[in-house]
Amino acid sequence: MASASKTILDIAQEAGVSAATVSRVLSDHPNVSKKTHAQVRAVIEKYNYKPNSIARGLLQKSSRTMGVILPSITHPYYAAIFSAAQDEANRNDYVVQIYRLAYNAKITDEFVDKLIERRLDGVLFSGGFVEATDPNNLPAVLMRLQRYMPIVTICPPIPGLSCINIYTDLELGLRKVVRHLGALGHRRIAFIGATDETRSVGDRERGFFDEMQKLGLDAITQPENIHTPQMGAMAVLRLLQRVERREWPTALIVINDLMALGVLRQLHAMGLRLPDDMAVVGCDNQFFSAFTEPPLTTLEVDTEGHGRSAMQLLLRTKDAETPPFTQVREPVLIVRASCGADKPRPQKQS
Amino acid sequence: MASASKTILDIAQEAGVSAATVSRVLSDHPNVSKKTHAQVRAVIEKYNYKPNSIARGLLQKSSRTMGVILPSITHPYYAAIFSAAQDEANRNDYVVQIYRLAYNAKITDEFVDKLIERRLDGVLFSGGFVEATDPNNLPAVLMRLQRYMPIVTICPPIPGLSCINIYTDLELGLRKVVRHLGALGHRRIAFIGATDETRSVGDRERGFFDEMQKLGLDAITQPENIHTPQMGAMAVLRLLQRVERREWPTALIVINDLMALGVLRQLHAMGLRLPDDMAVVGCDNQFFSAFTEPPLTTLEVDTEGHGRSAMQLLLRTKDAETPPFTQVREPVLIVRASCGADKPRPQKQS
DNA sequence: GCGGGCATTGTAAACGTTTACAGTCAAATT
DNA sequence: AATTTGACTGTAAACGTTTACAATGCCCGC
Repeated sequence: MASASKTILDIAQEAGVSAATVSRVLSDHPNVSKKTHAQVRAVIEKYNYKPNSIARGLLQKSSRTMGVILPSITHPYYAAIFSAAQDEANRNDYVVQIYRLAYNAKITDEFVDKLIERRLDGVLFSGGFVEATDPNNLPAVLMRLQRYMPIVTICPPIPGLSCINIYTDLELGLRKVVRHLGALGHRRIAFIGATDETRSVGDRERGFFDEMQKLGLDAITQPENIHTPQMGAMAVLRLLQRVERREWPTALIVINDLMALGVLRQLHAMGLRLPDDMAVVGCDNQFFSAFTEPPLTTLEVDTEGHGRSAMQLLLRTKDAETPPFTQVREPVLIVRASCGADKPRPQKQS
Repeated sequence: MASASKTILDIAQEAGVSAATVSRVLSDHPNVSKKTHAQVRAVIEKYNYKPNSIARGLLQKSSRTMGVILPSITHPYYAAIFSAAQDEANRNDYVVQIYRLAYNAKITDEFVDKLIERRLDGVLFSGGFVEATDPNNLPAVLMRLQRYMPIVTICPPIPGLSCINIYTDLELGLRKVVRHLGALGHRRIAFIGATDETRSVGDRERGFFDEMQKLGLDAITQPENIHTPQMGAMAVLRLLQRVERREWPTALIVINDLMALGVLRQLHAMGLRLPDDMAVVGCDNQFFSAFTEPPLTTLEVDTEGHGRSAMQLLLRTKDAETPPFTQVREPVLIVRASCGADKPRPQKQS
């Protein structure tokens, strides 16, 4: 099957020149005569010769490959980041490898060893991490990795790790949501969050509680530990079973749209009318969020933008050492029908 | 930043042995004395030396890397395939690179050139392709690629390309759906399909029309050319505007769940009650399909299974030349509420 | 004491490129 | 006519490993 490829020497021989000349033809080096160029090109075309990028990488100390570490590529949030990052990399003739850091899996030294062995040109990290006390010690592991290659992160700054990072301020985002719901007249609002004590979860909780307190509203929470629609359904069921009916919240904020999907389903199953009996707001604005029933009000996070910018910056570190910095973006509240502010306007049929 | 890594020679020197001995220690070669082993290991640990996999790859003519060609990683269908394939590869110490063949983009010779240059150990292909007349000539391009590395495909057999392939028979799937809807009493059924003349679309159309004819039912179609929820919404709107109200279908089959998402939304927006006014069936059983309103009846395609098996087979070609074969799987009809066969049973609140 | 066998280690070639440097040759300059 | 120039091309080292083969030294049986 895999026919032994021609090497640059084979080509050189057949064209009656040295390997160096073939190499020069390949890279369009100026110092090669028209005649030789044509002659060598002909042989290259004849055998459809492609230089071995592994050999080239060895010499140039670059694999033209970037690594991307994230918890899951099937999660639409990370898929969007990855996809944009990949496009940007490909545009620059780089290739991207995913390293999956399974949710809650320990990031071990062996894990980063793999990246180091592969001699990647850089790494983009996105995912949750636990402050300070992190038993997996993500910061330490990434710090070690950084001694070998540049890192750009798409998440709040990781303490101790000095690198470029880009993220969206979801503490601010949650404040926006709370203010919006408060303005709509909701007094009792629940937050369906997560049990993991990651920074990104903590940010959202803080935004929620702070702003609730500021507005003098009644906060309830129901954390769950896995971010799936199933868990969203479970969480809201637990919440509404736990709380007396007359003390039910009138609005739910769900930590991400994936869980919100399950929340909506469960509320429907319980026979509640949305958004009148219960308003729901999500977070992330996934591709499906405009198509839920009712369409989901949510916070938009520009995942594609994050992925693209992060990869651009990572590629740039190749040429010039860029000093570390943090870029914070502001989430936008996308108002749809599920919060009750925007009555759905059915498209008329003719 | 990237500190120059130690080489095997540095280690050898410090341990007072030759590079060959270090190499033997690394690969746990039997012929090395306990004493030397310990001594060399110590130096390796001391500097946390990791062999350069690029240099190794050059010699062993293997990058321990597999390529995966697919249209889009943000599409949950392909994300699931990819994720499973990746897990399987990682388990075998392989790494995976995605090559995105943008939807409807021409697969060009330059595209496969990139794969060849990278000297991948194999390629897994999944995506649509157009029979015979394909202007992009996917078959020809893949045939060329196959001269350089083994290929496994997750799609119906590509004419002219002799390789291992795994797919789910959606012609059979559509027959199942039609029979199911027929049994529920539907006489007039519409198929919301796709305009692209790919084999996988064609299969579904054939299954639909054949079975409709066999049952003597009334077939309507509305093809659209991009597989998004937006297009699903658009398609159903066009369909219902085009057809006289009294000739409306009572059931819709949508070519995939992504489009079905938009279909459901549009039907709700038009004020129809589902499934009573209109039954809906999708295809693919995506992660969100159990959480739509009403939950979506659909055909299950074991994407994870496809991805895992395909990668296993690809890895195996390394050891032993496996003769080409085709493995066809049978889709399972998942009956949920959207087709009206299974009345939703709301979970009771206490 | 000597050859054979064995365990261990070293030597050197090989993998397929790129590139600094040196060389060649013809044309241009003096 | 000798020298300089410049365009072009070849030589060889280098990148960091692995591995076939050779070499060493030791123990054993004779």
